[in-house]
Amino acid sequence: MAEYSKEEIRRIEQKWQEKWEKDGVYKVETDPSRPKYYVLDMFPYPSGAGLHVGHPLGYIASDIVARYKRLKGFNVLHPMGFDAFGLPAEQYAIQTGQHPAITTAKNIETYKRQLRQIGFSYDWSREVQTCDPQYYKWTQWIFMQLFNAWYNLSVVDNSKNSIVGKTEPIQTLIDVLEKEGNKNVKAACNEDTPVITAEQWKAFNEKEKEIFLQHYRIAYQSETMVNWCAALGTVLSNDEVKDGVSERGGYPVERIKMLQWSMRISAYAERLLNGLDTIHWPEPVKEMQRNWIGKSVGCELQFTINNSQLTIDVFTTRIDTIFGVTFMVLAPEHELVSQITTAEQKEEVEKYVEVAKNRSERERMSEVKRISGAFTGAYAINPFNGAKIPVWIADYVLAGYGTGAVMAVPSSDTRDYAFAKHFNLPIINVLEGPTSDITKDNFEPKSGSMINSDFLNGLDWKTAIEKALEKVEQLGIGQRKVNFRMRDAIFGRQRYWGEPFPVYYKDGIPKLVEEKDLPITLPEIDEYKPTESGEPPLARAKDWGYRPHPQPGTRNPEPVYPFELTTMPGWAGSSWYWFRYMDSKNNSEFVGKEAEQYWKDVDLYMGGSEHATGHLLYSRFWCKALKDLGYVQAEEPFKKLINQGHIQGMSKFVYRINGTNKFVSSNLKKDYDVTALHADVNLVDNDTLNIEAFKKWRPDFADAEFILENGKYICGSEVEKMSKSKHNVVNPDDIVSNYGADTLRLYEMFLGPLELSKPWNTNGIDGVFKFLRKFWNLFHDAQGNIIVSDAEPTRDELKILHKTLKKVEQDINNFSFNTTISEFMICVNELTSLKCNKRAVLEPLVIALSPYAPHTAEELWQKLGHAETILKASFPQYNEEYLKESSFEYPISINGRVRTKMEFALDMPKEDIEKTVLASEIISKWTEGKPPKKVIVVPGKIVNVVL
RNA sequence: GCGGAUGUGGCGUAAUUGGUAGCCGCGCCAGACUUAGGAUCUGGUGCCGCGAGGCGUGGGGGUUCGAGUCCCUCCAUCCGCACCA
Repeated sequence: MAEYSKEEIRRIEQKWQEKWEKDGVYKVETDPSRPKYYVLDMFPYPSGAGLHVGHPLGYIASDIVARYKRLKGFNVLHPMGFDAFGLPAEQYAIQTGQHPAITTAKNIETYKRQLRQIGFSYDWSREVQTCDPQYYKWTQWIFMQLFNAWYNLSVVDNSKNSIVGKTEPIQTLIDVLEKEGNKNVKAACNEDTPVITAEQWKAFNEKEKEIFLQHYRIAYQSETMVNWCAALGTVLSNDEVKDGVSERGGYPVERIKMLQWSMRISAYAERLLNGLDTIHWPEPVKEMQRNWIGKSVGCELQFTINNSQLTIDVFTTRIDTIFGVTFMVLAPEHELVSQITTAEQKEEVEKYVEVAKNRSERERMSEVKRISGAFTGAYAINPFNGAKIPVWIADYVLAGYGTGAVMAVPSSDTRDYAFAKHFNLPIINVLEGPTSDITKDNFEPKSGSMINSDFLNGLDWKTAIEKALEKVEQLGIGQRKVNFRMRDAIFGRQRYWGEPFPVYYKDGIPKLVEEKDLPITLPEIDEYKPTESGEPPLARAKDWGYRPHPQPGTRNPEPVYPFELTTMPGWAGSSWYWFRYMDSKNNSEFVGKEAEQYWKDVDLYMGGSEHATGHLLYSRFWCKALKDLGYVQAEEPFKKLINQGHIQGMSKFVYRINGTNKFVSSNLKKDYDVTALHADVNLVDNDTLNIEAFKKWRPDFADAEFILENGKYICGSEVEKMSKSKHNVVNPDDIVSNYGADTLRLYEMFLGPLELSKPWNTNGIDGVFKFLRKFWNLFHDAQGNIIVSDAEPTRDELKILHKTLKKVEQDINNFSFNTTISEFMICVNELTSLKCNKRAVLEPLVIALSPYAPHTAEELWQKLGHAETILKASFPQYNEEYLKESSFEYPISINGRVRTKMEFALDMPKEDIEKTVLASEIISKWTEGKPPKKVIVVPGKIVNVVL
């Protein structure tokens, strides 16, 4: 007996999972004789809650592609691993004292067990975990390369004929400094980099040299603004701060400057932008990255302060509106503020700066409508017309963007306009046209022609910008400038559970450890909290320091120096992991040359869109840096990206009558005063509460009473995030034990388009389960014996087969998995009604279905008499020959409304079709004998009679 | 405020280039079988109407012989964001 029963499914799935693992069928090696295909899922963070039903959505889709590509003859790399450093484990460690490595390892075990039983084709022998010293050894190594690198902008990309620059070893910069100083160096560097001569360079001591080089290094230290929470002794991210206090605990948060490691991602801005045009990513993700990079082309120019030597630099994209400048605004943090403020305004300005300083950017953003500012008392001179304009400070101008100062043109910028209105400042119109009036709803800032603008009058904005730019350069008061809004990325955390830096301090100078000393492993500490004095947790480590190897020729051992105490941020380990999978066991390189040459980049990357500007940008950055330094060949790491949607939870509610332990069914609740409580979704079937299970669920419900409708208790529902606290988590384990992994896989794909977000609802799962059983039954008689015939298939059967194969192949190439399942269902329905059990039809179908339902397919494959795994089969090629039709049933419509259908040969001339249609009884009923105005015949599509 | 997306039966959804709206599945209705079950099988199922027929893809308008699909406009929901000069 072999019914497709719960027991049989469990037996089949376990049997094959064990066999696949034993035989190592998913192990993959470089094989230059075959084309490669690299399918990657985004690195999961192993949370303590385990997998819920939403997680596998993307994994199933990518696994289907991986299996399909194998059947198409590709050598497929499909690995899995864990992004295992992270705050939740650290938070848990702080609370319980349990080492984060232990909880992390436990969580990973849970994840792996859950993943295994869904039947993914991962090559687990390549698994990586970012918290494994054998892995983070190479994260540290890459950091060292980036520390030892700078970005040379004088390297021209010949293929694009543009300056994009290149990452180079820092030594090439040092060589230039030795020879001629930095006067000719074109590099991505800090704004405040001084110009020095070779002599000055040579005269620098070791510390001065290092400080100077930090202006250029890709990994460098800088003072950055952070949210410092003294009570917690740590730095908080923007979303850990709410209303100026810490979200956890509600302690005050201050914005202070702190010396931190940063990554000079801004050097790559242009390449990160251009590269987007070369990769197949969802347009919204590309757009988000473009916005994040935020390239704007404009002009930087100087305004002098009246009666002073001081000048203020401003950046503007609308130099054409220069004659409309009526005031100037500096960021409250701007360094000139204290110098230009007059005595009368001092008090007001200082008060304003004090308030503005501690307002986070997020706060400033959420209060767009609140206009605030203060007058400094100083005036600047418009270099174009000598006009004296007041200088204000306001927090709508950000210190971190451009120069931290704007020339305000209230007639063409809505924020400047609002500011001018609020403080009664003058407004000069410089553009005239139907949509050029800022006070009107249809205001379009780039419209109309220039007025009140001297030599620019009459021009459109574009021409005026060009003309004004020429003037600026001619006057020598500024230059064209491309500005990026992307800032360098902070690379560090004041935390324990992350990669230690391979950095120690000698006389306050950061120095790299030697490569042979890697990895620098995390030391054991007594508690995972910051120290009393506010130092990071690593300061608690005892006897933790670095003793450099003695220089050749010296005898005395070096003393022990202190290590860097911060750790790397969450994105360090995930910014290069796809390379490690190519060669995860390599002890001498982060990826071996041969493996890297073969696998090169990721062909399909599957993951959520929440990583659009974080992980996906950093990964592209590191990939480019590693390429420039000659370690890898890919300019872009991920050729094709797909964002799977999010599965939300469907929360279920029961309604307790206040002050009682009585629950009223959803549709009757309006007559009572009730409180809605979350009921566990696993106690609810199709909105009907399982009352007995509910009573057992929690002791306080044990003697609950119920007011029913039609004998049932109906729950209310609401879409919410899937989370433990809302009791709406559906665990894939439960689905697997009820229906099997194959049904779960099929159902997740059947739910709808992969990219769409939707609430999980198990209700429809019977449909795909029945489909699998019907498919199974095609191979079996009523007693469960396999019966497959070797008879020749009929033309109808072949048509069904090839129609299905064609659709399956088309859909998978469009990543449209839901429609594939529908097509399989149609196919099985048709074959069932034909009672087809012919090998020639069923065998190709088993192969085609195997990426979706691998266990069932493998079992049937074996029953069909194959000794070798179905993974080694070839995907059956459909034959167009069987799909040809000789006739078509035309819908016949009158004025676009279908009235009847008529069958005609596909090669029948239009005129004949028209004649036959008009002669037909049904149509003449509508035409009432009158000749139609027009008859449209589209061969193979439709006939439309226009009356 | 800016940017992105989405709106189709009771529900999840489907619909090459504009060419039969609602495939497939759930649910529901009716029937068959039966060791009475939340099993299986068969048929039906967008809405209104007895019917002929009419109405229908968030609302309104447009282009077209023909619009879910193209254009304009409005509305709703969801997601992202760093007031970017």
